Amino acid sequence: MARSSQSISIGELARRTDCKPETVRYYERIGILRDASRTEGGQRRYGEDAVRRLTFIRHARDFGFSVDAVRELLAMSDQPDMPCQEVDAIAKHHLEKVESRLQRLSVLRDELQRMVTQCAGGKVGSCRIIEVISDHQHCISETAHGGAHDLG
Amino acid sequence: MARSSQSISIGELARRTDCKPETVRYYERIGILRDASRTEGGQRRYGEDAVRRLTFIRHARDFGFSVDAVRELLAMSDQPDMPCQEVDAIAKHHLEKVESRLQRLSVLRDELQRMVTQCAGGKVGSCRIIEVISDHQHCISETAHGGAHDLG
DNA sequence: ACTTGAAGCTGTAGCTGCTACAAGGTTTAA
DNA sequence: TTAAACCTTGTAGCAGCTACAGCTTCAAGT
Repeated sequence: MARSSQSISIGELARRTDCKPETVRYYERIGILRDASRTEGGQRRYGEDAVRRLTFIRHARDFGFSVDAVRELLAMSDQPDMPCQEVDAIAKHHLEKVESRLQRLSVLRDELQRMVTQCAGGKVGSCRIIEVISDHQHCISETAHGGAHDLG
Repeated sequence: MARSSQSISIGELARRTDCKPETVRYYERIGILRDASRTEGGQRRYGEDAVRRLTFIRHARDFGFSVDAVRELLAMSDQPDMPCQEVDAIAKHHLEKVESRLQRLSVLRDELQRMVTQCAGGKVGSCRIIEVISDHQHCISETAHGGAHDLG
């Protein structure tokens, strides 16, 4: 060990982990990346451990884990001797969420598909899409008062 | 017509359309609901047309259309003589988004499922879930630099 | 040593689509 | 008349970044 560690700039770290410097600083700010050491001029310098940690974070985010879940996963992965029940619980919980979202989305897709196929291509006044939106009975919602579907 | 219109308070409008007064004011502020008439004391009063318009908005949001898409749909539904190609285009575009999201989500579910089944329930240090997150190759992403999956 | 240009710094504001206050004013029913 | 229930505006907050502005530092070339 001790092979000139702490030599990676924030930009290079970002490049290696496929994110942006702003994101790295953001992760530091919210406390899931530890404060980096600094050059005399005040710039951040990282070592390989930071690359590993940030890689883990990005992967977990790719899997759709929330930042809070990531925080917990990180805390646990820092304690290799603990039993991994909690890790398991977080993953299972997340899986359930993904599954329920998947279900709702597929219902949605079917409705949209029907909507689109029924549109005969006439005028707006007789457009099936507009009609369906006007008339449809609320039946997709997540929970009783669940929000919308954040599908951009 | 003209049966004492403009007699509905914001709270009642919200109740009838399954949303909250704050949301109604928000929609007014961003310009997808027209400014309401006011009582002498300055409170908003609505008519049945507002109920219809807001119902349309809520339904469209339920279908996952973005507020911008809703804005366009509303503008079009206000012009019944126009051809409905654009309506169709918006709906199709949305459908495509839903479909691609659905695909990515199902890939994600499979990975999570594998992850969870492989966890033998030992210690964190040998937990498959942690390992998979650490090692997995980035392959789920939406677009080249797409964001995360907003799955809570 | 000096210059240049890229990259870094902090701090703040913006994105989406609401939601939740605070601090007051209005309406309505008893 | 009075109290509860409603309404008003304005502002700040949520997630998870992203994008500035206005400045400083670093690394490489000459």
